[in-house]
Amino acid sequence: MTEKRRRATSADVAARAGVSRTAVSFVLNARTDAGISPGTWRRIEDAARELGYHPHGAARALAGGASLTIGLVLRQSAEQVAADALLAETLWGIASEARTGGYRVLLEPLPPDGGRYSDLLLSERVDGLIVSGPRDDDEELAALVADGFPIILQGSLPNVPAPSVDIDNRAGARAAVEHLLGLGHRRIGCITHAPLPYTAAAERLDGYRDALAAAGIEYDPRLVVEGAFDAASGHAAMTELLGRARPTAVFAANDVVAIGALRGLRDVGLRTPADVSVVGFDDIPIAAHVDPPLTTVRLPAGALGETAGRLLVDRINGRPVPARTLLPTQLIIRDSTAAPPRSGGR
Amino acid sequence: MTEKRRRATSADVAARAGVSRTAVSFVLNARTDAGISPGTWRRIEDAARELGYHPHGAARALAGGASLTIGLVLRQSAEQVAADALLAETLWGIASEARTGGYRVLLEPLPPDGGRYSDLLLSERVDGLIVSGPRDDDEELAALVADGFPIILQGSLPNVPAPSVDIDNRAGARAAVEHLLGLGHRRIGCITHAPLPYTAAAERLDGYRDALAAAGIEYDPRLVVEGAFDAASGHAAMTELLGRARPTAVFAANDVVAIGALRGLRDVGLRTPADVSVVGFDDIPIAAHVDPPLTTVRLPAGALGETAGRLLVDRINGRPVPARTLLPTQLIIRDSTAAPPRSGGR
DNA sequence: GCGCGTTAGTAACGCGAGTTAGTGACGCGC
DNA sequence: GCGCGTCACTAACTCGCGTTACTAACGCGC
Repeated sequence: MTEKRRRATSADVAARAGVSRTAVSFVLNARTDAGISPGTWRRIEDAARELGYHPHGAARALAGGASLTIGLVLRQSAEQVAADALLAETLWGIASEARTGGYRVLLEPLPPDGGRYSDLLLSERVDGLIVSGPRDDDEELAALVADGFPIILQGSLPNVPAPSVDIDNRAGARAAVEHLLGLGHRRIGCITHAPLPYTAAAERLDGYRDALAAAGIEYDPRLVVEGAFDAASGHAAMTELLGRARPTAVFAANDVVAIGALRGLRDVGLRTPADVSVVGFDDIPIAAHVDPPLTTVRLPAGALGETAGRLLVDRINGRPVPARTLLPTQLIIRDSTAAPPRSGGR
Repeated sequence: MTEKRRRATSADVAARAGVSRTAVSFVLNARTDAGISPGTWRRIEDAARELGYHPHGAARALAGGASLTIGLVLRQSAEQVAADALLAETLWGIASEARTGGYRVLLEPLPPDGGRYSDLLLSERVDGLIVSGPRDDDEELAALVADGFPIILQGSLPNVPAPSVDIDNRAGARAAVEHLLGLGHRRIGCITHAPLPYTAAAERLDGYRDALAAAGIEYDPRLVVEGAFDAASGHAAMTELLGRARPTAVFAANDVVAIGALRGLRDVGLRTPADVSVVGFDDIPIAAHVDPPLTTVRLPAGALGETAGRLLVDRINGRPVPARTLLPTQLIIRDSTAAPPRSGGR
């Protein structure tokens, strides 16, 4: 029989406290400069509490000109999302940081070939956007950035003049390969975790090349195979790689692909790390628990999200934001890497 | 030099088309019943396009009384989120289904001990809520449901009269254990994937007990150990289990925990499945690629999200919604299960 | 040529807040 | 006892759109 009573509005609060709506607005927005006496202040606060008053978000957004919401655009296919073991953590980081800044997060999944997202921004439903996994050919994005909308890119996109956050893929990959070199490996394969138009994949490959170059080893394209996000592709890539050449170690550009690669090695009876060492990238939660525990490069997923969130909030509020923020990675050495087998020596 | 021009409003569109704002509103909301002549209709559409008009979301929500947004409350700690390999997929399902219903998704991460979420709803920023991982002791949730807010529970909560969606944990677990029984196992351990206050954990344990009971095997509490979401807990639980008793097979209530358990077996030199069989639950993407490929129960994560999204949209729009929707699981047999070792026979 | 129904619109109000300009009361100086 | 400056508020406007009246023009029957 609880008749669904109307929500309390600021007018109700005003009536109950015996003041004007204006006074209520001042108090609830903590406008201490607006000369409200302590007594009245308290009366209003009490009235609001007693009525269980919650300001109406849309009304506030309309009058105040800010939605206090940020959008997160996931420029990825459903498959990519499913294969991304760290996405949830990053997302959590964004949301929690947004929250401490007073913002909420609106999700906008958008398959690469899918629709447009500008209406999210243009309809003022969000005050800014974090775009995850941007692609170079995204004209809409470029237009929005050119128009001066607050946008933070998560990933890299050299041609778009928007602040971006990313982890240092290149340095991480380089560290991984240097670890292998340090163990004495010379024939090191590389399995990318995605097609090269994905900048992260290209960057990790660059890191691999950097390390080889620094060690004076010539780059051999036969040792590089392209993966595609999931373990199956890693499996296939490793099989392909073994058919082409016989590396003593492999750098797989993410852990999921690395796990597929491990399987490819088992398939043909090769042991890890005794016969072939494997390094991954990402340090997903189970990387430490597969067989063998995976040496990998830790990607600070939570921090990545937090940073993106913080930067966007700063940008929205007109604070200066660095053009590019690179988060460091960390090499985690476990049991999937060892010195190359003796039999392989000269 | 692009002076940031003001957004076009419906008044601008009206002026350009030489009609009233009302007419614009009718056309853009496709109110065919409101007698707008085809010619005028087109003029308005053209004007809107030429001005790049996007209706202001907040104004719309305020005037129309609906935010066209749904909230997703993640009642989980950051650690749980990080360990949940399927969360992103579920989320994608929710978002895409919401989208086809015309809704967007607002994220509200809320650690179990954390703050309140009613202001999300009470501030009318969302028209409904999907609550993932609800806990029994959540009074606020109960109050909201009692007030008649559109809420869909993802998970189970017998005492709260809100429609819920979940996968059939009990039947899935039962199928997993029956598979082991069918292979000839009699001493079957169980590692839960979470403390039992989590209903999903309790349900999977119930399924385990169901299967044993149906086979006439007495329940032995020494064979049951509690895990806690991640692989490390599975590892510890398996070690504990091996210290207490010596099962020939183990049902681990999710894949991540199962992978930890596999490691626990390797630690003491036991082979899977030759010495001990292991079944998991969830069928996370890499389950097929670990060593050995994991026999598990597939959880339709995407469909779970889609269903939750669809039900909520239905509920918001006043369509009838079933009180409880259970999604079926599917046993996926791979290589981590086999008949018990001969030596273990009588 | 009057009444009536239809067509094609429009004027005006309301949603619930934030905000600017202004008002009355009071104290104080002289 | 008049001017002037706080102090403590409030009236009224604004944000952009949805929507409910209402109206003006037109056709048509008789």
